[in-house]
Amino acid sequence: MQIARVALDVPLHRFFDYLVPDGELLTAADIGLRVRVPFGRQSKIGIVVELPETSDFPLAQLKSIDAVLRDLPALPADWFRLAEFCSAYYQVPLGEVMLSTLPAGLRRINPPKARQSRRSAKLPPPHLAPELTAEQKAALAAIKDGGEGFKAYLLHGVTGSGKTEVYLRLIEGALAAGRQVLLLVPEINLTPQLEARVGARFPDAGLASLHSELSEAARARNWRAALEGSARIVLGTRLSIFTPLPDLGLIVVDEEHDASFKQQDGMRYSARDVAVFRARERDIPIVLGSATPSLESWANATDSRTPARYTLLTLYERAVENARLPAVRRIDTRLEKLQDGLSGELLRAIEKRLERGEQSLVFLNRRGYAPVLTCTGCGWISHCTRCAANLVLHLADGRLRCHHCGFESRVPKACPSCGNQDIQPFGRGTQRLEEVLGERFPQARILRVDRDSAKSRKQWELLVEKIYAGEADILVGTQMLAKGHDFPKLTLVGALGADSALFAADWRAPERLFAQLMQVAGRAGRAELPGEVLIQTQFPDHPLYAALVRHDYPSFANEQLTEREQAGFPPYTYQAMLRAEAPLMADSLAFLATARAWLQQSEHGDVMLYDPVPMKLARRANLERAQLLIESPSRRALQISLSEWGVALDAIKTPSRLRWHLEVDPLEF
DNA sequence: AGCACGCCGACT
DNA sequence: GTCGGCGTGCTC
Repeated sequence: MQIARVALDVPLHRFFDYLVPDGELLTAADIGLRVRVPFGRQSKIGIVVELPETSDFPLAQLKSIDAVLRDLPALPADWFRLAEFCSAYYQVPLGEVMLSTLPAGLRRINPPKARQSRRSAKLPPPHLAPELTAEQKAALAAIKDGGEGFKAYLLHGVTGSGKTEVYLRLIEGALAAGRQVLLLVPEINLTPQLEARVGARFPDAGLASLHSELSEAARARNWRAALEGSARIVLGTRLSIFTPLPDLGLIVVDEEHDASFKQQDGMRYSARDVAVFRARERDIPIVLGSATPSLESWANATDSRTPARYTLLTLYERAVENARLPAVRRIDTRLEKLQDGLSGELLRAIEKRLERGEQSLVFLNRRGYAPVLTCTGCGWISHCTRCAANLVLHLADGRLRCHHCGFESRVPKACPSCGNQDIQPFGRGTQRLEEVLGERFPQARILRVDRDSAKSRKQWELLVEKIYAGEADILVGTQMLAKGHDFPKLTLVGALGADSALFAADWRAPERLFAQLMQVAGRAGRAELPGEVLIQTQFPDHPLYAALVRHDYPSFANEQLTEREQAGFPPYTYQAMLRAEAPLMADSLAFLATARAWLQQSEHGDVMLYDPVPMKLARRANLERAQLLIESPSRRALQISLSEWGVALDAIKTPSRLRWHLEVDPLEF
């Protein structure tokens, strides 16, 4: 009887052996096929990972495979190595990695039947390749000279400098060489635009997109097209890094600094980092593009203190004719009394745009009407009963809402604590800003764009269309508006409330702020009209703003890197975070203490263990959360420790309501 | 993770 | 007298 070793989606660091049924004979070429197997009292989909001669498990107790599924080609060997790498690096059982990266429709017993594939009927108009700038030519030449083997490039290009055109030329080259291309983008909001552009340029490449908005069936279909080779280009969000691509010849990661490449639950991987591993493993080039690269990538490309892993390519000119970078100015808010949070200068600038029939954008990264409601009598503040957070006032629908657990209630008419009728919103969110601007500019058409006004994709698209058609004069928006879309009539951006990130406890906050402001500044004046960006700040001399005014990412980045090195932060050290949550903080902390003690006595050199501490948001949805940071100057030393720790943690006895996870290379603290 | 089995508390 | 709480153990 033949034995098949099967990976299953269970949180166990082992495989399960099964008998191959009569009439089936599996060969080495069948490793990577899916199978349906009995497992306990359930039936599961697994993947054949090995055909061993014998089993460690009593032969008589082996169950038999129910069905060998041959509807898909076997998953290729390099896909296995990718899964193995992630399993080892992120401390996730291999079976879980393999099954969880499969489209849901292919790992479930009863996938919903695919409705007939609705081919997009409209063929996009052919897209002509524009002339290249000297910088674009130079970047392309450098990548071509680098050859077809592994090499990582960091393409640093300001907004509008034509990074996408560079990607398209590279894709063209790879397709001509008979290879497949994987193009990763951060969020689905941007995929339709890029999809249209790539599809128009390469109408015969069978472009397959992969993102969470697709139906299960569509996702499975596109994934299969990639595996079978009929899709030559795959365009997708982070999960698509795991698409099997037998002829893969090029990977492009657009907006590589973007935090949405990091998965925040389950296996907490960074699609950008996995992409670099995959390129190295496949021995192919990879291009990481951004106007504001992550400091990790910037260090890899430019830092003389660490080995040069990436080749830096720069695009500093705007490719669009006549377009100039917007003038960025700081408004010192200490010098005047603000009117509802708005400076006179910003108000005058908006006024001017209204007169000229141009659009303004006021950027405030805080949705809702006000971040908290307070009682003037007794000092009561609207507090979430389930979280260590305030309830945000949403006046638009008359509710108090917790942004962390989703709890909501009606806005009280009087103070729930003392009955006082005078309860007041404190602080400002986008809704209030919208109201204030409406009073100030009654003739203006104001459009608010945040997660509340653009809940669904349809609402979002409607808003974008309105803006594009010039049906709005003033936009009020959160970071949703910072990305992607170009609005030709938008010539003014005002940024409010940016300062809070300058001195935040999270030392990555300045990096994120710089990227965000740079991105939102890029919205101003992309066409013939010159743009202006006004940043309201109490710290106009802060080096971050000074660099922003000069559009000088390199000096900002270099300064940050120097600070990080002095403080011993990444990328000059490597980190992992163990987090626990339980109804009682004491249980969370006790678990972390046990975990810490285990690692400490195991005598791993070169690994630094911090103390378990409550998280910044210490309670969320009635669970009390704590974390334990571990750190090492050596990636290798950290990995060795983690691999032993990962197994040991499973053996720690925990209260039943306690949950924990380990995150490698955490981004948030 | 599921899903069973198994032993103690308040209810039709 | 049962329904159901979650502790514990197992899955080839």
